[in-house]
Amino acid sequence: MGETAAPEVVGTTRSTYRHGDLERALLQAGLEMAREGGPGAVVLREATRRAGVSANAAYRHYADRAALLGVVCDAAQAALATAIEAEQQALPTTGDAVANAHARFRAVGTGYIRFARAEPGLFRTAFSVPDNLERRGAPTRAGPSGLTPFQLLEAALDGLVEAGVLPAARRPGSEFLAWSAVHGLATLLIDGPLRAATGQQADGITDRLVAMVDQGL
Amino acid sequence: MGETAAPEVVGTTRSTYRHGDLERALLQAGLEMAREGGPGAVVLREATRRAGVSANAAYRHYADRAALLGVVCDAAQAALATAIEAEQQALPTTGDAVANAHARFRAVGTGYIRFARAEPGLFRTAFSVPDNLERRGAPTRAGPSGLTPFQLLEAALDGLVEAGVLPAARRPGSEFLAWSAVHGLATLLIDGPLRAATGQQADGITDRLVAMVDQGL
DNA sequence: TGTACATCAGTGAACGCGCGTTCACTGATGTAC
DNA sequence: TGTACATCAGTGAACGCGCGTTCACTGATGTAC
Repeated sequence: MGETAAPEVVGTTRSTYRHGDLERALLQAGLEMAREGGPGAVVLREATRRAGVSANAAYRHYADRAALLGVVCDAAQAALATAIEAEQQALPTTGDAVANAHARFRAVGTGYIRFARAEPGLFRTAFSVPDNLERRGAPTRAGPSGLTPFQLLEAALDGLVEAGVLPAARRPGSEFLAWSAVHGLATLLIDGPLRAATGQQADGITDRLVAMVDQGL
Repeated sequence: MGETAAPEVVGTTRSTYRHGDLERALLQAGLEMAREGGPGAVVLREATRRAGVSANAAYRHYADRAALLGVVCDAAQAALATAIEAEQQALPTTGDAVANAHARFRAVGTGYIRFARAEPGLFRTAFSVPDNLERRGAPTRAGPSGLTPFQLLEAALDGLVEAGVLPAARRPGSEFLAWSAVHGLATLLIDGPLRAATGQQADGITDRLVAMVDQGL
């Protein structure tokens, strides 16, 4: 009422045109939107709004919407890799090499599904840009250890072979068997009929599924 | 050049306002669009265009876009059920009850994946409307035998128990283990990194996956 | 140390797009008497 | 068998929406001499 129309400068004095690091700010905004609503929610205009910048400023840093979605997708993959690594690091160390190999392998699956449940928007975004495995080793998709989710799976499977648990003859292509099972369950849990499951139920079925793969491979 | 602007009546003399069976025509159009481009391609205006009717005529038969998508989704489920049944009926009959039970179970998986590869748009549409299993027995989702895809899976698992292959204690919840694996592979094959696989490669990995589940359950 | 100039990172306005949906309507059909 | 009237299944025009993207621009920054 008593206020006259004042410019909306609030706190931060906007002394210059320069944003500073708009490229990163847009990626950050895109990541937030993905977290909130999945890949479809990654909207160029909204990203610029969140960065406090005009709608077309994004084009100084990204060719188009697809380009922004691409980097957001990579970042989501990196987050997934981080979750898997965390799951593996929480494992108790045993002297038993065979048990260790099994545990590391299972942790890939449980970490994968834990991430999908904790961050369904990011999870869906991580797989929203189809590629034929070209980016399976892209550094921007890697977690702290430098490995991407796919590489973490490969490493775990190699560990199974080294431990003498998985016959080397069955190793080729086994990535896709394990991946299928775990990815399918993640889908059922976040977008499918298991959406309504409690955390306990989800944990239970996750354990059973991972055991099924571990044994059936 | 020589033509004066004539009404676009071509062949069919439009003698009356009535379409006749617009409800079915819209469902049919929706199904076509789903086949061509998945659930996102099911567009109300386009459906009316294909039915040769004005844009708002759809509202006489469907409350809104979601309502149309719902019936299209059910129809896609029915198509999936049909594919699974076809796979099962192609099975040679053996005297061996155990082998039969295994074969019927595996056929659910291979039929599922065969359908996903043959009709990716319909497949994606079939799972585009999330529900918590409420519609798992809806007659509009059933194939020729009257069973929905989910019911066909249940029946196959029951068969495994009856044949003494699957311990009854492991039967509860096993739907979701099998479903996860098969659904995940379907996803990798149509939208994921296995998109580029040849038919032969896809068949090979499908067989391995189904065997893994059959054994790991 | 100063200056001319290219480049860079923003702005503001506007575009076309196709969509879902609503409005007031109209002519054909079915029904009660 | 005829007639009044309700209902039904369409029409045509318009709405607002939010989006991605392009245009011509401008002021600040960096660089060569």
